Amino acid sequence: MSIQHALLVSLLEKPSSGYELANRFDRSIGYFWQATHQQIYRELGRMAERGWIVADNAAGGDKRQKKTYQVLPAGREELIRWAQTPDPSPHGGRSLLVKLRAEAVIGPLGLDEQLREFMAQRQAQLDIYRAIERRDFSPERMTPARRLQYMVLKRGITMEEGWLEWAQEVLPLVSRTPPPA
Amino acid sequence: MSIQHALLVSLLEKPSSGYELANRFDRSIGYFWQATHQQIYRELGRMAERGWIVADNAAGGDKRQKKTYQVLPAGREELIRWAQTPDPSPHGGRSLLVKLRAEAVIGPLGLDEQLREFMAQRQAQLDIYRAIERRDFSPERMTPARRLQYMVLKRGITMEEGWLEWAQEVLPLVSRTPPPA
DNA sequence: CCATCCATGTAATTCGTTACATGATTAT
DNA sequence: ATAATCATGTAACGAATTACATGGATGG
Repeated sequence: MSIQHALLVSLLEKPSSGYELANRFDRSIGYFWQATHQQIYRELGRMAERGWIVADNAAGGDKRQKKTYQVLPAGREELIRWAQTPDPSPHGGRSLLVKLRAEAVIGPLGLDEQLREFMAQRQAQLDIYRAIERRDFSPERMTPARRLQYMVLKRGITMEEGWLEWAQEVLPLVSRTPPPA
Repeated sequence: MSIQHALLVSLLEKPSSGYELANRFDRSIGYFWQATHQQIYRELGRMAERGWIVADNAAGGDKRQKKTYQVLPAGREELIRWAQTPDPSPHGGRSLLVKLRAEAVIGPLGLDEQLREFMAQRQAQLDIYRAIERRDFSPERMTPARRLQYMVLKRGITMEEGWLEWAQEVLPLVSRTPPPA
C-alpha cells in the first residue's frame, strides 16, 4: 500500500508537519487511507533518513518543536517510480486514487495502462459475483436467510460496478491519446 | 475488525478445516476480508484454546492431519455478543456484512439500530464531501489537475452513496417492526 | 496560573506477512 | 516411484495499535 507515497503526495500539495498531516489525513484521502500519528511520524523519520524529504528545522537538535517537511528531488523521483509501478492487489483502486493526486501535482504519469488493467480486474471479479448470483440466488426459493446472504453479495457487485464506472470516467483524463471526436 | 468472528460465521455455515477456510476466504467474504493461511491457523488455535471451537480430531496428538473445526456454544455466544456491539470505525460497513451473514445462520440479532447508526455516519461523511465539492470544485475554473482531484473526491461520494443505498435496502430485512403498508 | 491544544516522540504489544518446513493423500 | 496437491505448522520480521510521556504555545 505504502503510506509513504501518500505522504509524499500530501507534502507536495503542501509542505506540512507530522501533526498537520495526521489531521489532514482525516479528510480527502482519509476515508481510504487512515493512519495514526505515530505511524506518520515513523514514516516521516524514515523518509528523511533516505533523503526523500527534509525538515526546515536547521540544526537545533531534536527539540520538540514544529518541523515542516518538504519533498526533495529524490522523493519526487521515488513517487514517480512508484506511480508507474502497477499494484495488482485487490486494493489497487486505493493506490490509483493516490496516483491520481500525484498526477495532479507533478504532471502526466501515463496511468492509462494501469487504469485499463485495473478495470479488467474489476470486471473479472464482477463476472465471478454475477455467476454466483445466477447460481445461488434465483428469485424462487428466497428464504429470509438467503435474502440476507444475497445482500452481502450485492454489496460486492455494486462495489465493483462503482469502481468500473469511476474508472470509465477517469480514463479520458489520463489518456495520452484522447479518443477522436 | 476481528477475523475471529468472520471465521466463526464461516464455521457455523459449514464446519471446516483451516485449509478449507483459507481457500473459501478468497470468495464471498473474501473481497472485504482477506487472510493468509498462517493467520487463520493462528486464530483457529486461539479460539480452540478459549473454548469457542473444537477440532473433531479426538486424542491423536498434533499429527499433521485434517482437523475439522466446529463452533461450540461459547463461540456462538461470543459471536452474538460481538454482533450486537456497534463498530463505530470507518470500516463499520465491513463488520455489518459479516453480521448479516451471522444473522443468516443464527437468526435475528436485532441489527436495525446499528444499521441506522451506520447510515447516519455515512450520511454525515457524504455531507462533508458534498460541502467540499461545492466549495472547491465549481464547474468554472476546472483545470486538468483540478479535474483529477475531483475524481478522487467523486469516488468518496459514490462510495458513501453506495453504502447508503445498500443499507436502505437491507433495513427492512433486519427490522423487528416492518413498516406498515 | 491553569487548562487546552499543538506537536513530537518512546515503549510495549499485537497483528500481518513472508519464508521455510513437514508430512499425508491422491493421481499418473 | 514421483509429482502435485492437501494440510498444518514454526520462526522471523516488519507494520500497526495502544498507552504513555513530554514540553511549548495560546487563551481565559
